Amino acid sequence: MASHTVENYLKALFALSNEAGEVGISDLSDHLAVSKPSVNSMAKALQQDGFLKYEKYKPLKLTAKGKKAAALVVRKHRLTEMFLVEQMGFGWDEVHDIAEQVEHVKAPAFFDRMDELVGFPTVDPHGSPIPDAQGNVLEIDCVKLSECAVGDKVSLVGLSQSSKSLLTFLDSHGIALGHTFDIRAVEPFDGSMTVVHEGGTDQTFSLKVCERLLVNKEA
Amino acid sequence: MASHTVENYLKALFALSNEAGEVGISDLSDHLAVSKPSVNSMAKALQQDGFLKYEKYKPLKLTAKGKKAAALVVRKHRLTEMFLVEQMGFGWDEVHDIAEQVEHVKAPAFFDRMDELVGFPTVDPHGSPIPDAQGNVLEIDCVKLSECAVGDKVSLVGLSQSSKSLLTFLDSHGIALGHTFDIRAVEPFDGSMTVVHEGGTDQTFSLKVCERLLVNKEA
DNA sequence: CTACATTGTTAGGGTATTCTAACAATCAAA
DNA sequence: TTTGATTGTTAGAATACCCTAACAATGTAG
Repeated sequence: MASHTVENYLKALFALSNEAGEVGISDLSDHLAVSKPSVNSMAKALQQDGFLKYEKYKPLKLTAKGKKAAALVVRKHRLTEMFLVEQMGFGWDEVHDIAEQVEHVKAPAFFDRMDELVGFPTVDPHGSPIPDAQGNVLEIDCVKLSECAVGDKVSLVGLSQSSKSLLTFLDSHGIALGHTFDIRAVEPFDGSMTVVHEGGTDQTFSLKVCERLLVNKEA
Repeated sequence: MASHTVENYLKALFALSNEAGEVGISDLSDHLAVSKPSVNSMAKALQQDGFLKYEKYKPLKLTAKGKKAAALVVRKHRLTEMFLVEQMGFGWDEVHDIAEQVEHVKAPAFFDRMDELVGFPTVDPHGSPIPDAQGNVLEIDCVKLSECAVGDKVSLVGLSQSSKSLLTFLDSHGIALGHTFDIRAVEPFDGSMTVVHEGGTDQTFSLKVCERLLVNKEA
């Protein structure tokens, strides 16, 4: 099994991969708060183990093996988050840090039981998809709220780069996954949006917020 | 916080301490499956951190700080075992290995919530006491079954050195914590005991088994 | 197309943890 | 009380990480 450290590298690689599946060393270095030389040497080690392809001065790219291993770490993380919320009563803004620790537990039965107890969920409490036991990730059909237009009726299905502060913001505005929004106006100057939340109150979101909200356009 | 490795050393020190609170380097070495020189150098490091007293050629002895830190690791372990059994439906013979991993999670809220969800237990599924949040350990009043005499009526309150094979043995004989035994006979030759289990069937236990069963003599 | 900023690499070193081989101290038994 | 077994120690080295300083490649903006 991969070490704690390797699991973290894989998870970061997975999260930072662009459409081409490529990740720059500096991106990884920033994301993991580790120096670039450290990332560089770890990259070579991960290549030795067949987790990624490394060529001098080229971006890193996970292999099929690497992608699967990474997805399984993400699976443990998201299953844990789901379990923490559903079975242990934590708030969706509290679970990330705990799951960050628990995800490194090496006991498949532990995660299988969590999965069972929360009813084999397909998304975590933040709307991110939970990879299956084979490491396959289900793509979710959604767009950023910022890409929608006036008149669209949408429902919140997930968050991109959910952070504690974003979650706290949403909580304080009474917003949760599944809620619906009617887009009332888009401010051309700063991209902020005014929407009707759940058919009730009007709310205005900055562009920054709109870029983090993943929504589903309703028919 | 102490590293994964340090936590394991502390836990072992705690478990192996004799009445005088002393532990030999070789004992630790065997218990942790680590060479004696490794234990030796770790002992010096632990002393630096104030977890134990080390003097050349003398047995190791946990300091008050060391005892507390160790007890808190044991607390996490036993709380986890309890949670795995009570909330997640694992058998008492399955939980040790999982708890061995989970105990290293650094998230106090996680263990506090477990504690709450299982109703602030004082003993784990094997009858071992759970240290409190301050690291205090409650002594349990019990004796080994092997120290009891014919005619005694006792109830099972715990196990000493519970191993997977012992737990499987007990399960296969339908024995659980709290069950009562009337001691019918003690074989002088090999120390094996014949008892009446829960007022029903007769069962015979080898001395080896009797030394692992901790019981409470009933009035 | 040169020059600067960004990005990536090498070299060299540090800590935590482990090991084996060889030796020293202690203890118990004859 | 010598001896042999057990127990503990030192020295020296390996691995898995991490770091800083210095340098090289790449790419973009004038």
